[in-house]
This record gives sequence, C-alpha cells and structure tokens, in this order.
Amino acid sequence: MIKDYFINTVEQALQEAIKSNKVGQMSEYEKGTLVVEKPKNPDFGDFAINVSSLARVAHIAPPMIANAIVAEISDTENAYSVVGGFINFKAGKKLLSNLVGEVFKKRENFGKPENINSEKILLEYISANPTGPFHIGHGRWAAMGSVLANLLKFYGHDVYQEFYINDAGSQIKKLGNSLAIRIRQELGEKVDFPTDEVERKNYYPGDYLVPVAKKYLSENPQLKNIDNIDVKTLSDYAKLEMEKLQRALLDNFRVHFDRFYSELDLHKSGKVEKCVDLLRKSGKIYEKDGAEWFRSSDYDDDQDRVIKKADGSNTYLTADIAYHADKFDRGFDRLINIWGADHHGYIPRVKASLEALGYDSTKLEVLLGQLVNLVINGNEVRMGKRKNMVTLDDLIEEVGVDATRFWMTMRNIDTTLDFDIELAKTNSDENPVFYVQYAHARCCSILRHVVSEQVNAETGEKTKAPMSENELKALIDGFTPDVVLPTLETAKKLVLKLEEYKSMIKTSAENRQVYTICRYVQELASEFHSFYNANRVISDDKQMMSARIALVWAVKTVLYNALEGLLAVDAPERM
RNA sequence: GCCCUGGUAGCUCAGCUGGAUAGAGCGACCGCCUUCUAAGCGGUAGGUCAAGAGUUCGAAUCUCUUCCAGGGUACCA
Repeated sequence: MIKDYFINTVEQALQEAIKSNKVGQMSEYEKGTLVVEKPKNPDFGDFAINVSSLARVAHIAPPMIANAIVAEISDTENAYSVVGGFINFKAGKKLLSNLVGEVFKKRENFGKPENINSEKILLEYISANPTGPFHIGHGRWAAMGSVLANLLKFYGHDVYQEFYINDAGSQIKKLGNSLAIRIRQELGEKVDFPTDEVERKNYYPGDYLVPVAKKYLSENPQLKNIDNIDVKTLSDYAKLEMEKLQRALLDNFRVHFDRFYSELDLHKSGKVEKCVDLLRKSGKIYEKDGAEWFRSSDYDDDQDRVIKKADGSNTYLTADIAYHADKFDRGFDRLINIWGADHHGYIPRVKASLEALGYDSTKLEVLLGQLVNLVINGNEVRMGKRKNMVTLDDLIEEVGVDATRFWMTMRNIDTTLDFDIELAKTNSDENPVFYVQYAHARCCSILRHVVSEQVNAETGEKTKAPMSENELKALIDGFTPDVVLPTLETAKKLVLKLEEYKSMIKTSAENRQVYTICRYVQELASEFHSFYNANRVISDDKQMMSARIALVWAVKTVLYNALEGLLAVDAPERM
C-alpha cells in the first residue's frame, strides 16, 4: 500500500510533466517501467525510484527528469527528495498508521494480493519409491513443497498436491526379495544378502525390513518356510508397509497430499499404452535394435529416448510421460514439479514428449533442488545411497518438526543445503527458528502481561492490570489507524517491515521461492526485538501504551500468519 | 567430452530482470538486565564478490575463457 501509493504518485506526476513538456522528448510513459526499490542507505528514504531508465527516451539527464517529476507532486504528507537519478520517499505517519490498520482489518488475510490471475495448479513433489524410509533429501522436498503449496494457495491459486508412487518397476521385486531374506532369518535360516558386487544390487539390505518380517510372521504364525510363497505376495506386503510408514511420517511432518498417484494404477488404466499410441501417431517414433525410440532430439533433448524396450515393456520415462499428460487431461492450467538435481536430465525428455503430444510444455515448471548434506559436529556427512543412511525419521526425532521444516526451507533451492544438526537443536539466537518463535512468544507475553495484575517484586504489593480484558478487546476489535500515531516515531522501521510482508508474498509466490519467507520472518523478528529493547510497551502513558500494544498485536499476527499459515511451524505463546 | 547447479566476510548464506558507499546471521571483540521473557539488544573488527577478458556512462549481477566443488549423462527406477 505504501509502495503502491508512492509509485502511483510518481507516475501521475510524470504524466503531468509529460503533458507540460517538462521531460524532454518523452511523449508517453509505459506503465511498469519504473520500479520501487529500497535504498541501500536508509538515510535516503524508505523507498526510492530510479528514473535513469527514462533517460533513454527523454534524452535528458536522469536528475533533471527526477526534479521535473517531483516538481509536479503536491503531496505534503510524505517527503520526496532527489539525489542523482533517484526520487527518494519518506512515508508520513498517515501511510504508516493506515498500514497497521490494514493488518487489523485483514488479519489472517493480510498480504493476500488482490486481482490475481488464479490458476489451477498441480504441485508434485517427493514422489519416492515405496521401498524404504525417506532419507534426508526427501525431507527438503517435503518441507519446501508443502510450504510452496501453502504459499500459492494463500496467493490465490487453486493448488492440488500430488505424490507419484513409483510402485511399478523392478525395485518392487527387489523389495520382495529382500523381505524374503529377512523372513528366512526370522525363521532361523542361515541366510544373508549376497556380497557379490552385481548380485547385491537386487536387494535392499537396510534393516528396516526386519520389523516388517516380524509382523508378517505374527500374522502368519503357521508359516514354517516360505519356499512356496510367491515373491509378488511379499512385494505387495512390504510395499504396503512402506507406504504406511511414509504416510505416517508425512502426516507428522505436516505435509498433506490431496492424492497419492500410483504408477501401477496408471499402467492398469491403459493410459500408458494409449500414450504410446498417441506418440506413434505423432510420427516421432521409430524402431531401432528392436526397441521403439522417441525422437526427442527434434526438440531440446540431446539424444533420442527409448519408449518401448526390445522386450516389449515400457520404460520409466514412458509412464512418466503418460502421468504428465494425464495431469493436463485432468484440467490443470499449470504443473509444478519439485525434482532433485539428480533428475535434471529428465526435463528435456518430458517436455519434448508433451510437445509431441500437443501440450504446452511451458506450462510445466520443474524446480530443481540441490541435495542436502548433513553436518554433524562440524563434519559433513554426504548423503545419497550410502549405508549409514540417516533417515528423515531419525532427523525429525533428533531436532523436532519445527526446526526440521524451517531448516529445510530456509535456503535457496539452488544451493546445496548444509543441515547442521547441532545448530538446529540449539535454543538460542544461533538457531533462527528459536529466534523467530521467541519473538512471537514475547509478543504474546506482553499481551498477557498488560491484562494481568502487576506485582511489585520487592514489596509484593499488587496493583490492578494496566488494561482490562475488555479494553484490550475493544482496542483490537475497534482499531482505528490514529491509535498507533504516538509510537510511529520510534517504530517506523518495524511498521515498514510489516509493509514488506506484502511484497515478500508476491515475489515469493511468483518466483516459487519459499526461502524468502524464512528470511522475512527472521527480519521481522529482529526488528521486533530491537523495538522491544528500545521501547517500554506497558507504561503509565495510556495513549502510548495503547499505540504500542496495537503494534505488538500487529507484529504477532503477521508472525503467526507466516509461521503457522505458510511455514507450518509452531508459533508458541510461551517458551 | 557434454548438460545442470554453485564459488560473495573465519563459518552459513542474501543480493544476480545491470545502477547510490557489497548486506545479514553465526563466530571474535567491547558494552547493556531494580522495569513487559538477556532464549534479547547496541557497537567494533572482518571483502582483490574464484581468476582473466569483453559489453556498458556504470558489472557481484550480462557474454566468453579458465580453475574449483556437487550432481547428471541407461532398453534402472
């Protein structure tokens, strides 16, 4: 609102200046050329617009343009100044107090943009094999994906979250084979996983199947040997158990999918075969070495890909193509996938196939995420498919859901994430999660304190609460912007930070970047802690107290919205 | 070889659609609790933005080359 006010004022003044021929050869202004930014040095002002971009059209020096524009501005409530090609702006009390008023009015909807072009979005993330527990990397996609879903929904999109279960390939057979070995071991047979380099790749040697084997035996107590049991039976059993495990974890991790889409069901539905037919009809399929190849190199891919193997079965890619086509067929305007960087090679293939099938592949956005390194006692532990795998379950149990979600979200998706377990566990300002939560708890503490009777620490003498419950309620429910005027002089930075929430939401949602929410919330917490230390909220000055209480309430509300509403991290009232 | 990410303060990272003196947190050092949570705040020190060249009035940001790190390069999933 403050930013909008500033740019509108400047644009209007520019139109006036153009009309009266004061900006050189400029004959019209194209909206959107000028952007509001934050001055690097706060002494310049709260916001600034650089008019240098107009110099090309106007053919006069930027400072002259800036001066010509400011000369047309008649607003006296806010301050404008020109330095070089910049028009600097200092917000007056009216704009600031109105902003706080907006928080009171909109509450949980503060920051939600208006008039956006709402899309029906399918967001796919994690999509792991049901062959074992999640590893730490999955945790990053889980946290980022669910936060992105919350953010895009808040922004105004219609978001459908989906988890694609890769339950159709050979790895399911491996799972069954592995369970068979675990069951034999439980039955007392002297068997173990093969040690042979090649053979061992057909098994999952992790011990997570031991409890599954035990469970299977307890349900089939008469079983003495499993020679007659079909591997598929064991595969299906283990798969179901793994899925249960994964879903329980997701639930606990506050990640909620609208649908778990089974690859196996996709095959059974005939959609994969239908997709192969459509590709054949597109004329982009040819035969070579007994297999059918898709001419993806006609698009952006660097080589062609096998769509049907020589043995007649489909590749993983084939099913994935059918899956993405099905997403479009279900009527989604936009597909967003979060994939690990190790899948980046897949993007050109899938996009090529979608083009060949007649879909608009630019509607598919793939967010590539770099992987996660675990840092334990200052030492990096590389993840990946090593034997000493730390599972996501272990991590969450160690550091908690809040810290795990926050840490997994707080870095740009393009950078490898160093997850420092020790730091994530600390309860101090070294740990950003606690720092932010503490700010929220502090706000709550003040709001509690102001309606509690005061006790003198030395004499034990009690005096009545600075505000009654009713007075507080009346202040919050009947808030008018002028209430906050007395404190604006000392709280300007805090109010401007509240204003920033709106642009943060906008850019985060539009760029699909969730780490910015974490940064914002840390900055708001920091501004609040500063405010808290510099200003006493509860005091004998009734007007000042009301003003500050209102501001504290506004800060609390925004922190709560960001933490609970977007990040799905607990905003505690006490710590 | 080719493709994708990174390389910015001791550490972890912002900034990258070109623009005002390169920012934050942690760590280090110096201060601040008779008052609403010191799990906090204020301050100081710390940088050839990997290297080189180019484009530009202007480059951490764009282009090219080189070096370093991670990932990928299957008729696996």
